[in-house]
Amino acid sequence: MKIEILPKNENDAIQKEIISKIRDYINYKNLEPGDKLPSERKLSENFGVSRSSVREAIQTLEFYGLLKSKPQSGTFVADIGSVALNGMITDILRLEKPDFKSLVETRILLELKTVRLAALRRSKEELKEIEEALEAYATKVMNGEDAVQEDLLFHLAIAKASGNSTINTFMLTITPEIITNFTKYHVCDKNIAFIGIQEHRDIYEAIKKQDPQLAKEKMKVHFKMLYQYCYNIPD
Amino acid sequence: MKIEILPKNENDAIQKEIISKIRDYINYKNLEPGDKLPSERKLSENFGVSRSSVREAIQTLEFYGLLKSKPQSGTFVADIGSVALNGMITDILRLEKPDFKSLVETRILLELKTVRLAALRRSKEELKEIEEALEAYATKVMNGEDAVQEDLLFHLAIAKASGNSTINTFMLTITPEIITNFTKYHVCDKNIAFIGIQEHRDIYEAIKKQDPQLAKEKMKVHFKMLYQYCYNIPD
DNA sequence: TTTCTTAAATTGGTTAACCAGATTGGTTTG
DNA sequence: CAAACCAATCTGGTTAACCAATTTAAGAAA
Repeated sequence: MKIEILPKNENDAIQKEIISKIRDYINYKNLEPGDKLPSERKLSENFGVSRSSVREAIQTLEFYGLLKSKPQSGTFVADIGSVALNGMITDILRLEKPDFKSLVETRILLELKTVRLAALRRSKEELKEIEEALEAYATKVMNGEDAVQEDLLFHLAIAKASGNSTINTFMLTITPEIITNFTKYHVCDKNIAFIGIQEHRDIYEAIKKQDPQLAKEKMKVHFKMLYQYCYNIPD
Repeated sequence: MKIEILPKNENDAIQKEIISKIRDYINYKNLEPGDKLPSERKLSENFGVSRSSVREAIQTLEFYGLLKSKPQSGTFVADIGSVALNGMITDILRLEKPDFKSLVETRILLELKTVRLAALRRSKEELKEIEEALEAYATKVMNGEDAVQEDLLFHLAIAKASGNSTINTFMLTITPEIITNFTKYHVCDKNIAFIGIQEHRDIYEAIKKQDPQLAKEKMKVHFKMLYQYCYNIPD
């Protein structure tokens, strides 16, 4: 059993280097919003790396909204000044994989908001989807099966009903990591899951009644266990 | 002047189709966590698309933590059950570009949290960085220059000091879009910016004093204008 | 000189060939 | 019979060649 050095790290290191070089270039040439970067070919030649590596780096910066590449035209600096561009690229370079505690902390924050918004904004269809997710969860638990997935899908259904696409996206990005860690640390053991059914049901009823305050309260109750777990897990 | 149909949309459509086919395949073959997908070559052949398109789709699913590809080995289903996998892919396929309102709504939510956390957890170095960002902002405003970027960098510095890497990442992803829209809708006009200096300073002092409640209050004051703007912008 | 035309050069995107490492199954060896 | 070995094969990643749309600028026409 060898200790696994993630190969991705090396890749990431290369990409970060390229990103930093792109930043340096933008600074050196004093490029402003809307200005064009050199072609991918020239950049790859300039940096001494493959063109596909340059492409990946550009795609990453495009994801963060800092660059915008147009087919058959070029790659352009976004409508963001050089100050913000520099600051953000620096931040991006320093980004590291989120730890579990921050994930849970963020999830709680987001969900206390989504459940309120869902109570206010949910459509009939969305309410129905939440109910279906609830039933799927309850059924699984009653059969004594593991229901971590159904649990999280219930929460995702609420996020979708919140009508806030940004939060919904964020919830989607953190959920897989949450599920993995929950399974690993056995956060949702079966005895707890039984209590979870009623708690879920309470949340659902509050959303159905369109009572945001009650919904938030019920969600807080539901997260009570999570709080404890979150702060007992080793770093 | 032709109406621009974003080329990315078409690309996205293709990618979404591939993602949906991957989901169907996983369902059809009943793949479970840890199982291996067919090679990229076979998938591309199977789906009748180019291999690079398949790769992009896989990378997207990897970003959401649903797949994991290992070099010289294969692409594997993450440690997530098929139920969650299906639900999440369905959600991902439905994702659309976040609207400005949801961005602002989310930003306010996140920042009211980060400012409290920053007051609790900030190190001396982080406090210093916040101060520097504050001064850069004040200087720009006093010179009568536009300071949207410095404004947001101040807020990002707080996010960094919150010690929550997940929220920090989220703040980074929404900031460029925020800046673009602020510039477009002239949210931060210069007369407002002058008031902003004092508000920023108040927030900074609260963080310095390590008073989370006060910090949150000051941030709320700072967001008061934003609230109004947020709900006056047309859809 | 100005404007329109057009063809060559440049662009990001796509496809195909290639590479090094991991996997696998049959063979050998103890 | 089981473990160790090795080569053929398969893998994701990389590189290079190709494509179509776009841009550019030179040249023709006014």
